[in-house]
Amino acid sequence: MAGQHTLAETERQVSERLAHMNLDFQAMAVTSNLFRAASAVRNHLERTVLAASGLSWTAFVVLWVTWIWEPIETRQIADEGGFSKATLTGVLNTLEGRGYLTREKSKDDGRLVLVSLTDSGRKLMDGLFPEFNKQEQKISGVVDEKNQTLFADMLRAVTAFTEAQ
Amino acid sequence: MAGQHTLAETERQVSERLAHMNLDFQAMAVTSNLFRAASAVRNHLERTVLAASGLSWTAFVVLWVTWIWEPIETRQIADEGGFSKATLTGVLNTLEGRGYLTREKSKDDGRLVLVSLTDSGRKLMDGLFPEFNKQEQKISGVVDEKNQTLFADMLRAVTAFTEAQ
DNA sequence: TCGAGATTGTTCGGATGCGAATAATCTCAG
DNA sequence: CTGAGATTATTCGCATCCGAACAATCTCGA
Repeated sequence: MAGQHTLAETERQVSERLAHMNLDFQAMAVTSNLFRAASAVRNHLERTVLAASGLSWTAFVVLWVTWIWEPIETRQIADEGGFSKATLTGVLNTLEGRGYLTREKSKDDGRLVLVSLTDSGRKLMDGLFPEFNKQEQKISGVVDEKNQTLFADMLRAVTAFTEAQ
Repeated sequence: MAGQHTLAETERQVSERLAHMNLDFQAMAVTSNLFRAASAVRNHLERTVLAASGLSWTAFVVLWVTWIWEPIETRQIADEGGFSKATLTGVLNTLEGRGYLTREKSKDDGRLVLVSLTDSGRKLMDGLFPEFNKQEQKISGVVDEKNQTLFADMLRAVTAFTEAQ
């Protein structure tokens, strides 16, 4: 995954090719490193934690959100997970087929579908999440303990601002 | 996209449901906010900048990397972009079909394929990227100017560590 | 009460996205 | 020179992914 070029080489080449364009390179560095970091962490967690259970990233997120909030409306899962309703329908089909969760029509509102984990799904998350969190801990440990709160706060601010746009 | 629950509500619910598990909640906050931020920014940029040109996120990344490094080997595009060679083949087919880039066998090594932008592709990026960068600037502006370097450095550190694992 | 408009989950078509298998090409020890 | 092993892009099968269209359901003003 580590690029053929070092980060320094890449940023030099970028500023060379785009020097005439009067761009904000600081801002470019922030967002491009945001995506690199998220992608690297996601790939790493998929490989080290999720692959053994045959779970995709999205499938794991769906299970996690359901684990925390069950019973939960599907629209909220999509909202919390950050993907579309159409995507969710497919993933729910997969996970329901494997017996990790169940769908049930809401009695209060016939349009809504409520999702809950099965015992099998809960057992999966009970075993999986502590391991997942161990990896999160190792990764977050790269940032000084005293800076971790600031780091999370900056990420939260980016999210809040962007979603408000 | 803004969750039905506030961030505070979500984190309270999480700590309530998982209180008995002895987890590192600080680390959880860091990674979960990393994904939320990346996802929110990506969705926003897709909607505000890319949608008008009918480009997916990945297609844009491929064009951008090629723009910076052309002529570039396909393996390097996949590396820089953070996706698999299999994925890249499909996206290259799409972009080549639309006339934004060309593939060419390397003369030095028959296994390699070199990618370059067409005039049409270069014109597209010349028009698109300044607008893209304007949005990056607005988003990065959420973080104090003096903290932006620290922010980018922390993200770089996370990437470097994770890719080395 | 009732119907136009809003909301929700699904379906549909098309474009990613990936691991594994494959064919083409290169490398390099013997 | 040569052939076993390494490297590369593509193909294949399948699981996401999304926007748009859709049917079912709810809301709420007239």
